[in-house]
Amino acid sequence: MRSRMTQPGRKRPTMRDVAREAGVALRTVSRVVNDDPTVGGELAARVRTAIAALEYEPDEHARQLRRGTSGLIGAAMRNFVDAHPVLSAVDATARDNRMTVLAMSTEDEEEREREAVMSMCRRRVDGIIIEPIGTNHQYLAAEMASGLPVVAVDRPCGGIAADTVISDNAAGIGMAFRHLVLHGHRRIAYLGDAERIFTGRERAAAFRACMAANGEPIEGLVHPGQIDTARVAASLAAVRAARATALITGNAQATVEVLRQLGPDAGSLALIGFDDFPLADLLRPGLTVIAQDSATIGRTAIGMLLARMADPDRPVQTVTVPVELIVRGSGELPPPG
Amino acid sequence: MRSRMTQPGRKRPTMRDVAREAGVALRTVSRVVNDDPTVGGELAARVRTAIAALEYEPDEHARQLRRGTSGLIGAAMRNFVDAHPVLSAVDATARDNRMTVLAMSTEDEEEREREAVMSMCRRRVDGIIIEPIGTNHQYLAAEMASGLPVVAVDRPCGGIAADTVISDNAAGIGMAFRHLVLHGHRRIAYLGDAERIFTGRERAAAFRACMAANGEPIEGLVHPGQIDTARVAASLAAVRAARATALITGNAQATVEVLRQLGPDAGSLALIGFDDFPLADLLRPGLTVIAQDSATIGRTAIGMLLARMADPDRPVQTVTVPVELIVRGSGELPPPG
DNA sequence: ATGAAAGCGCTAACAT
DNA sequence: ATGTTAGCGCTTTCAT
Repeated sequence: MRSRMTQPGRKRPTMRDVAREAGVALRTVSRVVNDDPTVGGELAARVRTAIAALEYEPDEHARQLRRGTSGLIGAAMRNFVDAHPVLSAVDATARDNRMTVLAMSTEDEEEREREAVMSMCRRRVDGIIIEPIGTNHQYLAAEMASGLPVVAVDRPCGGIAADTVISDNAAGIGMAFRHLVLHGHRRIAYLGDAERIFTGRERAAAFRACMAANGEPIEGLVHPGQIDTARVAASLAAVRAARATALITGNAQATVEVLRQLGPDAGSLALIGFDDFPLADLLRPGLTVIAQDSATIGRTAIGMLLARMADPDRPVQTVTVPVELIVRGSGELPPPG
Repeated sequence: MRSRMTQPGRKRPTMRDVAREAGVALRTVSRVVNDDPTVGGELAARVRTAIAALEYEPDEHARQLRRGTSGLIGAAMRNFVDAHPVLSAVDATARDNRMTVLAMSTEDEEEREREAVMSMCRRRVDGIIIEPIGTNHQYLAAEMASGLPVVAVDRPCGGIAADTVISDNAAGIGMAFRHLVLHGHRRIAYLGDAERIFTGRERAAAFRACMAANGEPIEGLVHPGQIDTARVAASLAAVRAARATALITGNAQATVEVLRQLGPDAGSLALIGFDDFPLADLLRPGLTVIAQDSATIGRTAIGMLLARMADPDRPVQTVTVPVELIVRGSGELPPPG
């Protein structure tokens, strides 16, 4: 058995090379690589020695081509920073199941989502977790018909029946609303995403329902729409004009923009933000939030994916994950006076 | 030309199916898929119609197997949140070059790094960007000898000669130090990572150099070591005991831990943190930082990777990227009295 | 328990 | 300009 040293420009060894080095058939090497127990002890050892000597690494592409399965899970998320807690949980479970996560960022653009998903399909991922943009995901229908499991996270896909994991948006808004009422507020405003976006719609609707249910409903304080400096400034002005004493923001982006515009006046308005984020506890006052349970969302999503791989005919489900109110100060400010 | 509708359980169409549907040879379909200009207009149209009708997507694994190149760039980063700005830049450039980034998190563990890198190698990535853990990366030697381009980011690899992109740590510490001196501080402390970590070592050394160069050297105020609650508490106590009026923190983790422990006393000590992070501007006082230029780091890293792919024999380089002082308030607090 | 041969879906080399 | 053939590196029948 000649041992070959690492040397510049050398070709990558194949299974064939290992077989030759060990003096066995190709099939035997394949068996050893795949931990097939039917291979004899002595031969197995010889093969393993050859693998180590040549520093052989099996080619996953060849393997996938033959097996028809890639061991890859695609994750098309809107952006990596916000998706990180979810992706962490997905990755952990994937690793436990000897799968690799191929994560791509869609940057909130429908076209990028489509590109990302299609490139995943060309890589023959075994399943896709998607945080959907837009409302039409028909383009996935063909892949799903071919057996691709798809799980939607945070919002549902449009036009196709896919498993879905979402947070309990209505409960979150309800908790925030009641918390503020409990702390004496009677004029409460909401500032969130445009209602064409699923979460924006759900949260705004939940807020309206809270107002209607709250004996003395308060009109004119729901401000859904695109989150940008100008619109938030206008909304804040309206909030002041209506003499609202508390504000619920519909997502982290809105919360941050509001904090930035309030500046040193941050303490003048009770504030509860939907979505927790790092350092929210270091602000003064600390930011009270409705936190999504990202770890559970991620675990549930990949769990549903694995379940559908195991049984493609199981019924399509939507799972709602509870949210949590985290008290840090900004939501407990009393109304002035 | 019979058109096939999407139907449950149907097999995924291959290039062969497209060829049959279009009534052409396999090779012609391959040519069309790869935009080979030598294919006739009428045939090309027929092929494209067949592709659309069958909803055919080429198999990247088969393609890679044949071509010997995967179009994949591996990125093994310590964690996704901190690496996000770098990864964004890498991804953008990769997309421009029709490549896909396969990002994996190493969670600061040497073993996970090795696993991640090896799984990338099995997927035959065309190059690897790595934020190295530990000091021994010999295990990459064989792959590099086989022609795998490797670029280290943030710190150098150990035991192998790889292209490297790092921030100008010494300049950053120098800027922070001089900024504090300029604002009247004479007793300045440093609290950072353990010196067995490259950046911890570089930054602590730079701080010592600053002290030595600053006429009136101050001893006992360099506190490198692991960042945890107990050690930071002890360091802060020592800082107070030494009557230091200003503190430089060596990374974001240290900065956040210090802020958390200072709590409402945050304004009692001038503070400059190495590494910027989101919401640093919303703290009170705003946090003055030394910001790394992540976009440039990412672009440089993948640029070096592409350059080495094009010319494997180019000399190995280390590029140092400038850092920037961002003034927000905490670093401009005067010494008390 | 081990081996020989076929073939996964594609592209490169070589006809025509 | 288009088609035929071979083979990338592996796993899977099917022998032995």
